[in-house]
Amino acid sequence: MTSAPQRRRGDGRQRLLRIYETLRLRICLLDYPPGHRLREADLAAEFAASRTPIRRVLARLEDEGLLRSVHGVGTIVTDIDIAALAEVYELRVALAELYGRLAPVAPDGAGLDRFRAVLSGCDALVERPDARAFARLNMEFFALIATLTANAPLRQISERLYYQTTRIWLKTAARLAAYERLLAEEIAHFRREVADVLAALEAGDLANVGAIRRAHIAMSFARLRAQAERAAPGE
Amino acid sequence: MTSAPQRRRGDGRQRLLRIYETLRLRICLLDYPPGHRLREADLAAEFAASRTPIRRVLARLEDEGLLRSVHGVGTIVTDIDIAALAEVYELRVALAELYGRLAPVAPDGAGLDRFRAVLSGCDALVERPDARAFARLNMEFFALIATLTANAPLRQISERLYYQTTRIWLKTAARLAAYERLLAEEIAHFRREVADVLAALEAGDLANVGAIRRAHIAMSFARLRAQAERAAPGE
DNA sequence: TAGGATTTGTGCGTATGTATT
DNA sequence: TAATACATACGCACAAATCCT
Repeated sequence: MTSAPQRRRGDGRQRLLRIYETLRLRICLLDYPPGHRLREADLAAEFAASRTPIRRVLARLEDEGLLRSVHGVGTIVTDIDIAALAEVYELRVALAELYGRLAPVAPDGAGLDRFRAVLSGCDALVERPDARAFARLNMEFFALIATLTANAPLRQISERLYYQTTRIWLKTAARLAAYERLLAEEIAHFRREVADVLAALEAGDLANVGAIRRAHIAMSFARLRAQAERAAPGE
Repeated sequence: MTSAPQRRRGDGRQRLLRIYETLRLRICLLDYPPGHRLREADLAAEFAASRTPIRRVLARLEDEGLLRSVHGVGTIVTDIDIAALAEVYELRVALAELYGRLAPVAPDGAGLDRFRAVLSGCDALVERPDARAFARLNMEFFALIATLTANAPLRQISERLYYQTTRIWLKTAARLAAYERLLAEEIAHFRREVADVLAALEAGDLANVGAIRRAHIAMSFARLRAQAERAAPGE
């Protein structure tokens, strides 16, 4: 060992991860809405790289179902519809319950504080509703939930399914007249979920977290389906 | 529309899938054992392609945990150990039960015949045990099981987890003195599983298939752990 | 219908990192 | 310790496919 490995900006592998997470966030916040066409050259320019590492990231996003590359056309953000997502939601509901059963990990003091911080964030959102901020806080909450199991494959798969579904609320709500009211309602529901989970964690009842989450995910999808009905009644 | 799209050999996308499945099979049959180093150039030559599409396939296998690319070294088949796979098995056990509950699909006559063909294959294996043939038949059975649910994400994820675990039996059994006996026993267990599943299907009791599979996967892992103990007692 | 513009897929040379002698 | 061998990561040029005029 002669000297420190001279870590330049981005370990190469970590740079890819950063780009991956950036693009995923943009897709899930609808900065890139369904149908949006990405161009490899543009992304390469933006991230100061060549097309090769960009293509590596796009390939992963394609394998995960968020993008679809078409030869000669472009790389297109996948569309999402309630019917296809119903399957994903069913699976998410079932997996949610496993968090309390498979290698549960009780959060320490700092962990609990992070849950409390999300709850505070909810309160702020109730005061001043904002769809993007809501979506971000939801992701943060999900990341915290993931810390509650030591089962790595469960975390990985739950994450994948979560990111496949999380765009749908923003998409369906956006085209409804009652958008403002729906957003406020959804934030209230979310706050309730966070509060319920936090209460279970403070009581040390990890098994209950799974049941709580299961119920909330199922109800969330039911509301979504009702909204989709109103948005496109005859479909 | 002027003329038929003139489908050449391999639609491009399908060629990638073929290479992917070929390499995955080799990894799972231990033709490429854990630690084996693949070289992009070799694979490119074998499949009459350049390194680029090969890299696309290797990237996917890396994302799925079967390979690990190390800059300057090579692309290495991941090692597998009981401890890490315990998590995957726990999840597989839980997912198995979902097959009877999430969008179950009753097989038609031809579907049942394919299950019966697997059972016949088991009988042949009992007569003349062969580890590779057993592994292949096991994969075939898994593919049939996957047809029993219409929930695409469930199929996809189950498949992924299956291929992450299926190598382990061949690997642990191979270094045991009682290899021949263990193989015969494992084939007998497998035959029992296929017979049980077939009986449930013939009775039209799809919900039971999940329970049967769940029990067999759990027992299979228990046997595996016992074998691993014998193979490396002090670990 | 044909042709040009544009975009992804492919092929390959070079840079960078690792292991070994 | 330095140098050599060799493999992946990267970047670029070209081929193939699609869309639009």
